[in-house]
Amino acid sequence: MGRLPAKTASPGLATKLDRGVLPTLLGYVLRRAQSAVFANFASTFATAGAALTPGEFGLMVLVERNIGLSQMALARALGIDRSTLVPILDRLQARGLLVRRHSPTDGRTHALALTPSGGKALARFTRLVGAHEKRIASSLSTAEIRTLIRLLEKVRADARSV
Amino acid sequence: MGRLPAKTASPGLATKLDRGVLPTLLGYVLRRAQSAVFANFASTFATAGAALTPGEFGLMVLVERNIGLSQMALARALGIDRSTLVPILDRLQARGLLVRRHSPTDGRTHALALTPSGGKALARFTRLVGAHEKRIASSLSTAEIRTLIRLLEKVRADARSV
DNA sequence: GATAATTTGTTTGATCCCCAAACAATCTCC
DNA sequence: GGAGATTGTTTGGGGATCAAACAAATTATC
Repeated sequence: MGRLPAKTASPGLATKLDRGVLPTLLGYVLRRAQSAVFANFASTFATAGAALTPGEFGLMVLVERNIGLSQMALARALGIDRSTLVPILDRLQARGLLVRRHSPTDGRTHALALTPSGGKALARFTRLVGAHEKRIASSLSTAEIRTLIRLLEKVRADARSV
Repeated sequence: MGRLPAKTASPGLATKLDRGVLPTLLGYVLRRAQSAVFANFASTFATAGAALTPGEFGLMVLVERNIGLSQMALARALGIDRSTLVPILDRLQARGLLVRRHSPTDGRTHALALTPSGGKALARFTRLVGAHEKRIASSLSTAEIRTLIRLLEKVRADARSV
């Protein structure tokens, strides 16, 4: 792919382009970092021959740690609509990683759980995520990572409180 | 909305739910912060009666600061495929904010530019983004914001370099 | 200078995420 | 027991994303 300046004739962009205020905007920087991290996650899993999105990983962890979770509770924990969750669970269930059991106490709800195969897969996924985490913070000290996480939590709280 | 414990009968989640390792994962915290910031952006603009996404704002800034930009150059700057850009530009153009001019020097490319109305709108949008930025970092000092942006840039670089 | 290769913008097709509204089944509350 | 709320699902409507194919136009090659 043409990575060289390529002598862009007119709308002069051989020269670096001007991003104006964008690099000083937290929202902009956050979005770009998130996008790069997402791409890294995808490539980490693709390289390992596994297919999983960050959202699916979070979902599986939540289901494993909270056996019998209902779809409503899970949707709330994930911050998405319950109707959005349905096709995601369908896919995970079709892959044999997760099951919707009948709740013995409430006929409306499903009791979610990982299958044995799902549990084993999650263990593997967790190792991959560990490697991914190391990569995306390879130039940060552990103190910096702690600081970053702390500041991000504050931003999240600030953003939500309006 | 039912914020009270609500006596969740069985799949016991009146108690806080267990997020396992998730809160220690940078990717997870980043994703949640980004999502909250995005929601705040949307509500800021909705409240002001304006309709714009963070991506559209970034795009408009780039076009204003780099007059005559081609779609390819813009797509590359945004990190998206050129085919993804087409419907986004269509919408902005339909709103009268932006035009695709014929490049005088290269018949293949379009020279993008904001319309006068688009320029005025961007000025207003920029003020809204400023207010939004203040809100999402209201509990952070300016030094903390600088630190956060610096660390996020490092993460982005780390994530990309693999 | 003529032909081949590349670049650009667009269309089409495929996933995916998201929400809102409506619906049947089920539960809770009075 | 009946009214009202909750749960999971379906349907409908936006978008975002990429990949592949194409025509038009520009470069590169000979």
